[in-house]
Formats: sequence, structure tokens, C-alpha cells
Amino acid sequence: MARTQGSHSGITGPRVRSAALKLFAKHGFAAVSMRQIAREVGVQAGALYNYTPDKQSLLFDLMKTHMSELMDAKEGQASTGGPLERLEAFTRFHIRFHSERPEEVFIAYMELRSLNPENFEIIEELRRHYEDELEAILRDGVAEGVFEVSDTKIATLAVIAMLTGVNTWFREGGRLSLPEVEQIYWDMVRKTVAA
Amino acid sequence: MARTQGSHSGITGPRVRSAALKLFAKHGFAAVSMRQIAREVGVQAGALYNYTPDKQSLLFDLMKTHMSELMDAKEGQASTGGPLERLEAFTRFHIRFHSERPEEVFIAYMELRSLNPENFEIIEELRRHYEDELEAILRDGVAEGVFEVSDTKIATLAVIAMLTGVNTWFREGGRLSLPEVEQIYWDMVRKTVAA
DNA sequence: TTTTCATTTGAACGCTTGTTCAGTTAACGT
DNA sequence: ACGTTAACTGAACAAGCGTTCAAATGAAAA
Repeated sequence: MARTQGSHSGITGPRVRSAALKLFAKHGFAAVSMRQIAREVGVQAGALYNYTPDKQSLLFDLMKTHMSELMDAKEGQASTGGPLERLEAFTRFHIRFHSERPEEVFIAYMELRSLNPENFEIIEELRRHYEDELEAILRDGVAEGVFEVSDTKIATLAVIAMLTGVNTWFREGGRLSLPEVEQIYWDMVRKTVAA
Repeated sequence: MARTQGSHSGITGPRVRSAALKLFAKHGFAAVSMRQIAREVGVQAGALYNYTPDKQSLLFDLMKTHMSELMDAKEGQASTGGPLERLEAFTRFHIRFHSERPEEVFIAYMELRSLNPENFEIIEELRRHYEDELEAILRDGVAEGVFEVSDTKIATLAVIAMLTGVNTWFREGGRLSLPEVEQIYWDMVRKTVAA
């Protein structure tokens, strides 16, 4: 049997990425074989190579897409107002965006070491840009006297670690709704950097 | 060639665990082969099985030992004073203990999914106990009115995520000394839960 | 010196890995 | 109706996997 109905490249391609996303997130990149991905898609392993040059590119593609979407979404929301308003916007955006993509986030944080050096550098720079946006907010706030942090770089990393930690426990339909979580974390972040 | 000098079981055993620790932390459990570990130790793969029944047990042993040391060290330090003093002690202890064992910590957080279900449950319960200690401090503080957090469970996870994040960037001999880092994070934690 | 035995080797087991590719199929343009 | 070709199969490749075990080794006990 070969192609069974219609043109599949527009269908199989996304399904390959979706299967890889799911399996990488669940078991880890190294623990997932191309044959497992193929089985999930309902295809033979060889067919995957119509959609990716190799396994490494499949991982990199997922991470690159995720980071690009993150940056695009971040730019898409206006950064108006003073440091306090911008920090609140950043906090709520981060929680919302990440909670909508638990698998992508998990992979982006866990599988950095599975990237080859060139790919790692590309992803890492995107992440650095994202962190820089938060640090700029904190620096402005410190300059204006509305924030008080002894080290903006560290405060940036601390806040992001705190926010990203939401993904380790938050589940849609759980005890708390997303708006409630946003509010709780915004309260904590505000106090963390408060003057 | 077989045994080259003296009795080795007391030497090779620790070296096996040490090599596994280093390699699992660097490349991930699934990406490391028993032959790689053996090469690092300077021995043939078969010899590893004098020191571990299988690869899974090697991972579990590392994680179990780490968590046990964490709990022992935690119990070893007195928890006297009010909630504020106890929270400071917890914060400084967490940062210090974890920064001294970057590889163990990395594995304990990244390789949970590589554990089989029974082993996972054991490690997860140890972690829950550790988190419970922090939550008890927060609850006491809230009861006494010295802390103000809307949800102690979430505040617990947020603080631990923030503190554990130190390990992603802290390096001995870097820009900041460990006492400086402790102080900066204690300032932030204190404000996060402040009334 | 001889015996004992903890320790390690080195080969083998069956299985899985990522990747390639000639050959097959079926939808599409003509 | 026919030729083209995108899409896929299925087999093959060399390499590596975790694990087992008879045999070899050499330090320690007798």
C-alpha cells in the first residue's frame, strides 16, 4: 500500500510534528525512536524522512517554532504604561502563553542538551532576548524608584523561574482557574520586586 | 587482564556511581549507554553489573541517595524561631545544599520520567515531604500574620521554583559569591510572602 | 607455595537504533 | 484513458543497545 487517499503532505507533515511533540514531551528526545513516532502517525519509519532530514532537525524545528511563536506573541502585545503595568502585562502574558503549550514548554526547557551546538546557540539566543525584555522592565522600574532589586539580572531569572514553574502543576480544570493563577502570581511578582 | 591491583569493589563501586552521575547529568539517562559509563570508569561494560543490577537501578540509586541526603541535612539543621527565621533558614539551606550538588539536582529534576512507576513514587514522596516543610512554615507565618499569601501551596511551589532556578546559572567563582546569592534570594523570598 | 575467590574480561545474545532507497501505489493533469 | 509523480512501503544497512556468562586473572589466605 502507498498513498491511500488524496495528497497527504499537508496532513502528514503536521501530524509528524504533533506526534514528535507529544512523545518527546512524555519520554524525552533520546528515549523516543523514529519508529515510535511513525507508529503514532500511522506510517512507516521511512516516510518520516519526507518531512524532516533527520531526528535532530525534528527536535530543533519544534523548539525553534515554539520560541518564534513566543517572541511573535510577545511583540504582538503592546508594552505601554509604566514599569509596573509592563511587569504585570509580562507576568500575565508569560503564564497564559506557557500554560497553553505545556508540551512545547517542557521540551524547550528539558531538551536543550539534546540540541547540537549550532542549534543550541540559536535557541539560546532567542531565550536571551526574551529574558532581556523582562530585565529592561525591571531596570526601568529601578531607575524610576518603583522597584527595588539589588540585581536586575538575578531578579529576572528568579521571576522567570517562578513563573515557568506554573507549568509543573497547573492543569486546565483543576482547583484554580487560569485568571486566578495569574492574579496569585502577579501578587507575588509585584511584591518580589517592590520598593 | 583481570583485577590489576588490590581489591577494587570499594573503589570501582563509587567510581561507577560517579561516572553515571556525571554522564546522566550531561547527556540525560536515555542518551547514556552502559558502555559509555564503563569507558569513563576504565572498565568493560560487563563489570558494571557487579555494582548495579541494571541501568534503571543505577539511576534510582543516585536519586534516592540525593533525596535522602537532602532530607537528612534538612533535619540536621534546627528549625527554631518564628516563621520568618525558619523561612530564612530554609531559603539559605536550600540554596547552599543545592548549589553544592548541581549534577544530583539536575538529575533529580530532569530524570523523574526515566524512573519506572514504583521508583518514581518513592522519589516523589520524598520530594513532597520536603515541600511540606516549607508549606508548614508559610502556614504558620500566615496564621501569625507575619506572612500574607493567598495560597500556601502555590507560594510553596513558587518559592521552590525560584530557589531551584539558582542552579541554572550559579557557578562557583562567578560574579557573585554564594553568601551574596543567598542574601539576594532571601530578600526576594521575604518580600514575596511579606504581609 | 598452593589454594581460594573477588574481580574483570571479552565474546556473545537478541533486539533496537537512525537512515537509505528501490519499488509500489493511487491521485492528478492532460 | 494514460502518463506523471507525490507519497509511502518494506527491506536492508551498519552500529549500538542492555545484559549474561564462562573463562582468565592476580591479590590474599592458608
